[in-house]
Amino acid sequence: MALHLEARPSRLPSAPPLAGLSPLETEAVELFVGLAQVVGLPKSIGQIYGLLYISATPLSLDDITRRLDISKGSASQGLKFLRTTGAVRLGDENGSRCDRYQAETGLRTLATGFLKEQIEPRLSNGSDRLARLKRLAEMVPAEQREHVGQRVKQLESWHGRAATVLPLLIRLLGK
Amino acid sequence: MALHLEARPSRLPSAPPLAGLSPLETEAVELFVGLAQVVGLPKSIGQIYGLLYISATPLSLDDITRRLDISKGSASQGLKFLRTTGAVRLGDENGSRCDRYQAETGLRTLATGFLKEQIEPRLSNGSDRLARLKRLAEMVPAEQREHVGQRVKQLESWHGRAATVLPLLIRLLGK
DNA sequence: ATGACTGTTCAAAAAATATTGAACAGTCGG
DNA sequence: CCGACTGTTCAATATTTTTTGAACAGTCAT
Repeated sequence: MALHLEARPSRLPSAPPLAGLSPLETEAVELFVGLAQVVGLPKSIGQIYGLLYISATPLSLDDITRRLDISKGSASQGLKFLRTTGAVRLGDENGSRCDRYQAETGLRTLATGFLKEQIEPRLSNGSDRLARLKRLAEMVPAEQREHVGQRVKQLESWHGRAATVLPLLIRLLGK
Repeated sequence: MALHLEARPSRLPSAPPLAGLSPLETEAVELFVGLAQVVGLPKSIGQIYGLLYISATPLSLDDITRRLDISKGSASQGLKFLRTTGAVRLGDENGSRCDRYQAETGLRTLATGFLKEQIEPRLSNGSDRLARLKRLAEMVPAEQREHVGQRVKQLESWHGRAATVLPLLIRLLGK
């Protein structure tokens, strides 16, 4: 993710061309590019989702590459991610021969998919580390025994807190 | 942030040297490097915080560069970030002539600092975009009027939801 | 004032990540 | 079966982000 260790005048991404889009669409796409950056996803994914979100009709991969002016590869990968994450699905009224996508707009759906795919795996990885840390903490010189024990206990409490708060958070995001 | 669009065998960061550290410290550092990655911060920041977190005594910038084997520049910038974010503070028992740091360990403190510094600015940026989007939505061809209006309304509801949930979340992280 | 030490800054280098584009596999209609 | 079309994959490339290291500023003891 972009981290602003830098000076104050935090540079804006300096709006790219975004050729085939109406002003409304451009604005929507930029909005979602910003959101994507907040949660650490690539720009192209924000663009794709933003375009689908504002579009009144389902769009094909080809529509997307043309309007957004990105490569077929990017669009394909981006859609794949959005699909497996549940943020996008095949259009309802799908008549034509090629796949058309539309945005899934339930906040809970989006959040759940994102947490499941992006956060959960890393956290469970963290669990392993925590377990190993705990073992190591037991064989520490007496001098540090107390301090280290305290820290490990705290980490465990964090872990527990996270485990209860995350589901609750999803509930809060409501239907 | 690292995004795994890629194949299944999601490569692990392949543990670096981490010379001057005890096994316990190494484990703690790696744990926090992982956490840092989850929230999209550079590795060096995770390393620094992890080392301070597990250390029984406050450490100087020089201690940090030597033990972690990172450059003075990285350490200085990382500490700066951790300071302004409230994750680290000057040691209590500060006798010597150089600054020594220790980790701030309140979960709420950490979360608040992070949200304030990293998330809030981006979200307020998003507010501007949303306002502009709303204006554009009013001048849309009749055909799309309904759809676009619905989407804009939904975005506003998301925004409201976020505004209520974030503070609540901080409360949940407790004391 | 000088030299040793601590810490910051920032341009350049390195590393990590995202995007492209071309090769490929699959499908459909004729 | 062929050729046109849709979509995926992945190595090469481009871009972004992080890290380094050297120059610099400040402090302090002598």
